[in-house]
Amino acid sequence: MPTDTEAEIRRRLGRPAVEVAPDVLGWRLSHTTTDGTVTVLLTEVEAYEGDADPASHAYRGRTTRNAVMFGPAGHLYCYFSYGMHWCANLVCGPDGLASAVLLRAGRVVEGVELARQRRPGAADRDLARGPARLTTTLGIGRVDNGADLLGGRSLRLEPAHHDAAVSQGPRVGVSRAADRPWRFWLADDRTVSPYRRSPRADDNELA
DNA sequence: GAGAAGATTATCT
DNA sequence: GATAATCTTCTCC
Repeated sequence: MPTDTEAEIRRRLGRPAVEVAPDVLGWRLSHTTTDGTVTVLLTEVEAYEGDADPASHAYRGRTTRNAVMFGPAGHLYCYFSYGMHWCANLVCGPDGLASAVLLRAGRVVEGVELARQRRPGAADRDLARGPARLTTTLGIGRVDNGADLLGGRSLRLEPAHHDAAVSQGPRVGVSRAADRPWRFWLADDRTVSPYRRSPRADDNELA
C-alpha cells in the first residue's frame, strides 16, 4: 500500500463521524512523553454527529468545553467525566461541524511496560479496554485537549491496514438516542469493552 | 447561585 | 448486579 500523505488522511477524517468511525478501526495512536512511547491499535470507537445527535456534547451548540469539536478534523477532543475520568475523541467532519469519534478501546502494541506502570494490576487485555482506561494507558489528559494528531509532536495517529471483520451496534452508556447503531468494533477482539446500556436510556426513549 | 446529570470504573455482594 | 467515588459543565431559577 502507498504511504498516506497528511493531506489524504485529513481528507478521510473530513467526512461524517459515522463514516470515519469504522474507517479508523485498526489505526494506531501513539503518545510520546518523557517516560517513553505507548502505541495503541484502535479496536472500538463510537460516532457522535454534532448538533443532529442528542447524545453528543455538541447537541446544544458550541460551548467552552466542546469548542474543539467544532474545529478542523484531525485534532483531539478531551473531556473530563464523572469527576475522575478523561475520555478522548478524534475530531472529524468538515470545519465548523461538530462531529467526533470517541476512542473507546484499543490494544497496546508498543510500550507495554510503560502502560503497565500507568495501570498497575490490570491484565494486558484490560490496559486500554474502555475510554477512560485508554486515556490513562496513553497518558492523555487535560493538556492534550485540542492537540493535532497528524502534525503534532507528542500525539500521532497513523492509518493501518487490518483484515478483521467490523461489527456494529448501539453506543455504550448514552441516555439519549441510545439505540442508534453508531458503535463500531473489530469482531472477536478481546480488548473491546463490554456493552452496557445507560439506566436512563429508557426514560428518554419514552419522552 | 444552586442543583442535577454524566460518552466511567473499581469494588463489593 | 448494584453502588460509591468525585467534580466539571450545563441548565434553570
